[in-house]
Amino acid sequence: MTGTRETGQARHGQQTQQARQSHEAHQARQTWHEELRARGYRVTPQRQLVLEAVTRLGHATPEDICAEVQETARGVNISTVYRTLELLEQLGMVTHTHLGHGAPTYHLASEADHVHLVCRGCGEITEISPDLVGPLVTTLDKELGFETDVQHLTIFGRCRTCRP
Amino acid sequence: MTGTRETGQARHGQQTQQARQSHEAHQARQTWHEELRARGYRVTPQRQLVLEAVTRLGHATPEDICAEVQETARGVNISTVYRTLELLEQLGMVTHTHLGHGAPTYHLASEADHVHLVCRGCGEITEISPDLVGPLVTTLDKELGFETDVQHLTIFGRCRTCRP
DNA sequence: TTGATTGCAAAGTCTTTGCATGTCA
DNA sequence: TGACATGCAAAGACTTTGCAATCAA
Repeated sequence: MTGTRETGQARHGQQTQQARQSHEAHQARQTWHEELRARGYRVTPQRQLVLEAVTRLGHATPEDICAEVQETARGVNISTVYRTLELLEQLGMVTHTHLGHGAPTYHLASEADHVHLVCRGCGEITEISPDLVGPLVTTLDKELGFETDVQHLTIFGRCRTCRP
Repeated sequence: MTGTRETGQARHGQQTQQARQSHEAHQARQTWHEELRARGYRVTPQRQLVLEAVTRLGHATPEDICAEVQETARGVNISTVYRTLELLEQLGMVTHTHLGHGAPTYHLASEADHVHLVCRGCGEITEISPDLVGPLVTTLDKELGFETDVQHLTIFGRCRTCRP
């Protein structure tokens, strides 16, 4: 998903990087606006704010997102945040994982290409390359015909500093 | 933990299997009763009922356990179930994992030596040998110094039947 | 205009907590 | 007996839902 956004712009060699990036951002916005409309949904300021917050925050709970949005502009109701996240997830724009006990955290699907490591000691969250679990995925596939949802995979344990 | 329970009884060759099993069960009970007392906790009927329910049910949510206990005998309050599970987990007798979205499921620590595979399609839960994730555990350890909590690992995805 | 969306408040789930009463050791 | 446990009910966290008002298209 990210890939699509990056390529195709390479020819604008003359533009400053900044201008190009802003242009790309514009393009990206256009894309999902149309995506929404195409499916009969509407583009609303709330939806934009939520998506921006998810983009900015990285790993964020609905609560976090709500708080972030409050600061940036007029607030968005928590229930709207939930509804929007559900919609965005359904559209494949964001995904969620369960990192602590209860609160799910959301992040952009386009940046979700990683596995989460959660330390039981300090609570630190590390993102690792999906390549590290590649062999496991292959094994599960061959042995059991099981297709692993790598994006949603979270591994609990203890980091170097916290392990006994 | 299970190991201790099994060995040491082998000499009673004369007993019927049934008698031996009952004896072993008795021993096991003794063991954790003492374990509790040694740490200053008390052995109560509620705690026994909860532990028995976990043993019988395998993967069970606090709610499941509560329901199971209601049937078997006089009920145990849901809050006692929560408190007991917390205690038993602290003692290392049970562990929990997050299989669906929210509800944690508990099972005996002595039987927890497996990894959970959860199918997004049919919801089926498969237990696989921890050996399958052995390489991954080794990799995480060597590359990042991360000690994986295998017992708590749950892998989401799609089983052979449900995959596209 | 008009149907999708939002905000608000109420209700729902799951879990924890305070406290008086009960009970194991 | 006395400290630990339980039951009960209330409170808390997190999420969903109903509905009237609002707003994008």
